Amino acid sequence: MARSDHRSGSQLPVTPTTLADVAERAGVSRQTVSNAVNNPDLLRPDTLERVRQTIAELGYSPNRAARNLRTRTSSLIGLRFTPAQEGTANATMDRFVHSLVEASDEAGYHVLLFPADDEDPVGGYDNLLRSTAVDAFVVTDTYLGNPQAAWLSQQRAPFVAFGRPWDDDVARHVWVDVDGAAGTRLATQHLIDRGHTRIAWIGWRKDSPIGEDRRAGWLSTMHANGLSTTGLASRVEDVVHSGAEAAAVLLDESEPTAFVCASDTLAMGVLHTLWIRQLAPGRDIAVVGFDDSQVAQVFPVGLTSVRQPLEDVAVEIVRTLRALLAHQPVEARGVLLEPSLVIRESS
Amino acid sequence: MARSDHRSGSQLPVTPTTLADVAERAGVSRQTVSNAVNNPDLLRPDTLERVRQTIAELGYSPNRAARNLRTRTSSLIGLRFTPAQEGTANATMDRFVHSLVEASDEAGYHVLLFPADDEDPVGGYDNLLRSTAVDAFVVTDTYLGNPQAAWLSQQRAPFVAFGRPWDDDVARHVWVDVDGAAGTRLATQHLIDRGHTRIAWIGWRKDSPIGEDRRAGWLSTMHANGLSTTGLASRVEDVVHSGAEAAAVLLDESEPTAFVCASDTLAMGVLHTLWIRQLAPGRDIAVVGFDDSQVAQVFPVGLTSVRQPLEDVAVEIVRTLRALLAHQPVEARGVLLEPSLVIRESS
DNA sequence: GGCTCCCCCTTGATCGATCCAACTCCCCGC
DNA sequence: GCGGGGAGTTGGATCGATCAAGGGGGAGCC
Repeated sequence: MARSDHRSGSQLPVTPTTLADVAERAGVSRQTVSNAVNNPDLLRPDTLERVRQTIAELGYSPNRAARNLRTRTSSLIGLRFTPAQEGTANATMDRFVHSLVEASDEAGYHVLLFPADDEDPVGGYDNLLRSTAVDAFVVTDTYLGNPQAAWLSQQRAPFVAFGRPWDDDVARHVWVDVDGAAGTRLATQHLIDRGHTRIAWIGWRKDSPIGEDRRAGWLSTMHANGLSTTGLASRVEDVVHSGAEAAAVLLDESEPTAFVCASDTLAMGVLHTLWIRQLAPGRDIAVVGFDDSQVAQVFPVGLTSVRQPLEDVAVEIVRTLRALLAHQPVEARGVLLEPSLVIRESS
Repeated sequence: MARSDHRSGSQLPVTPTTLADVAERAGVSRQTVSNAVNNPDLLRPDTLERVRQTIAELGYSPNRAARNLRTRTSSLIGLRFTPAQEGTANATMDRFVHSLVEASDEAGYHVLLFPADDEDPVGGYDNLLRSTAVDAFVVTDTYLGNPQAAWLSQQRAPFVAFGRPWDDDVARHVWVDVDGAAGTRLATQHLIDRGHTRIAWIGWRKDSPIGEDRRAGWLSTMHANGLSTTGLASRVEDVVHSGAEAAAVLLDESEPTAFVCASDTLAMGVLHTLWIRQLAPGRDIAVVGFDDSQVAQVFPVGLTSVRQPLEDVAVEIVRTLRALLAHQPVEARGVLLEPSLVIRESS
């Protein structure tokens, strides 16, 4: 095969092959080569074949910078990369980024990472935007009061958010999100189906809309099944220690037989308390976490957990992004995807 | 401040500001504006000030594509992004990528992610290279027989590897790595200092040079302290289940009081076995893992673990990359960094 | 034969930056 | 008064692709 020929055999030429080189060698004009790459339909089959052969022989690949300059696009999607927080079990970013890279690649895009600047929340965005370094952004942290989405909207910069605009009803941007309430609904119903009636909730503090959303799933499912929730809920910080404390208090005061948690981190706390009290997770007390983190997966007693469909989220985001960039009307302003429940030994 | 003026106030102009716009408005030539940005020393102070003012007023930022085309650089570093393997506790990539993004940013580079193509291990590299989309690569998985490093070397493509070239003595490329043996040496010595003498090793199969390196640290430290290692080592696959089995066998046959593991995943297996046997980690039996994963951090009984200095690795890689791209002689062909030991309740 | 039409391909201009060589001041020395 | 020189500035050429018109030649028709 010609393609692998030049690749395995020789090293890269000092000056990369250009479109003009291919044109000369194939005995056609530059534009024809360009068309062979971008609009093959315009060429006669035999010409197309000849040009393609030459392209393969020379190992030609269009110069990105030149193309970008002319077409005013970069085929790059900007993503502000924030690492997983140490000491928590949340590894959503890692999985999401990978899914995004895959989905983008299939659409002909690459992902450009830039760091968060604590002092200037829109600094990174601003630079990339004004230097036309990226075509669009994916914004991941749309927590309450986050200025990025509003700022980007105002700049008329194309972007899609992973996460609903909780605070702002007038927010006019496009988003994709996972239905957290549906996730906890799955979890709660699963526990009810297993015969539990006293199912406790351990979630985040009230100022987290994501946390309240997840809590609502638990609450509504309990009520829909005619079960009481009195004294069965607590809201704490998202650290293992707090989860453990909350579990201890709930066990003492309300005697639940199962726990639904807003995160795997909190679920770990519950498991800790069970351990100390010599209670077996899954047999004595059921526990369900949220995010299907590595911790849930490798924990000696596998932790049942709600798993976000991050692959689908990425695909949906890229799909929306393409429509946005093609100036096609975006049908839905927001897309909500359903999570699933990964059942393991802890429930 | 002028800069924030245009940013908060108005939206992005339909056509971005160009260098020519700035030149006209400031009453100087294009070259002078270019110099103001790239070689401020060449300008007279008053001219420089005037141009800078105009740049700020118009919110000008050089067009990336045009600059890339002319200078034949992209200020991008390519990184093949492979996600953390599901079912293991390894989250090295996440932390490393973040560190790399930070370090690159400080050097004026951005990180471009591209996916792994299973069928063509060098496919992604080849495309980016020939389309001059990136200036250099960071290669992360230099496991035995990985063709990427060799291929990139042959193409004379600038790259730095995170990981030593284990197999190939003639490999002439530049690398940065973490001294795994030093890590397990730390772990083993720590256990010896705590009074343990029968310290077992659970590592990977023999075909992993990284695993053998880590094993060597344990072995040499044991011998250096006059301790026997007979019957105290086992090599298994890197999954929780295998770690648990190995621990069970070792406990039955050799009665160790401590375990050093090649990964947090295996350490989880050990903890599992301890749990089943009602043995308390840290009090009855000590356990040390490797990688300081989230699992080690949030596990109810905090897992003592060897932590790789990924921030330093990233800084070192970027430093080397810059030298490489500036065609400066690279002093050392390889740099080996020391890990540290994070001590928790399990030891 | 001459004309139009259409398909296929070619030519020149362009994107916005930097490189290069030249050019203008202005000061200095002889 | 004139040549030399350096700092500061200028205009034109260039990177390599795509855009927008501009041919050329064969088929089809009168």
